[in-house]
Amino acid sequence: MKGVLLTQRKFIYHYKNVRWARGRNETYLCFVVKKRNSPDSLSFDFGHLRNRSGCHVELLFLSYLGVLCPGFLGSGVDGVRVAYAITWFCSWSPCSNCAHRLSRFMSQMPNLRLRIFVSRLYFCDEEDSQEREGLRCLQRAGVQVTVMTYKDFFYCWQTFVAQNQKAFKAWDDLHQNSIRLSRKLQRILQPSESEDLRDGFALLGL
DNA sequence: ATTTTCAAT
Repeated sequence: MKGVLLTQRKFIYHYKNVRWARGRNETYLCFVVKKRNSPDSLSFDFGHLRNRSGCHVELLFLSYLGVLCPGFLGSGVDGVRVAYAITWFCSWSPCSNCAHRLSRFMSQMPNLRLRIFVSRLYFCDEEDSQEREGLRCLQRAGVQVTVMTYKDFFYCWQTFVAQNQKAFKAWDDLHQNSIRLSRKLQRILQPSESEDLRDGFALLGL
């Protein structure tokens, strides 16, 4: 799983942020794990994972965390807790169950920072979908969730794909789709105007 | 206009 680069074809197919992602019945997760042992010592690890049948890729990643982050669960050398920063790029945003599991996990791990970039939003069309609530739960747990933009696809191409010096070429509508999905995610994560008003009234004691 | 989704055949 580690050190193996994605093929160009697979990356493009699975990370394409098209509106109707027919046939993407798999999810890929490209990760970078940054480990800070001390203020002036840093190490990296990176790679990608794909979901297995019956196990979503996020939970698969959690199960590998002990391998990727030695000493993660315990304390580091000298009893000082090592700080980790994980960034991952997922072709789909997490399902409700994974989001809640991740949130709970993160709330127990103060030495871990997680940033999630997603290409497409998974089952977020319904206003009251569980997936939307799951994303808000992640946000409350301090996880940064962001829709991938051109620079993120570019970075992934450079980092996780066997690109053989071939430059990343954006597909049609990459930018427009990214903007549309970013706005959608913002609407999901931002408290609604009426909630703002309610909070405002509550503050004023009204 | 409508289309999909960490499958199930």
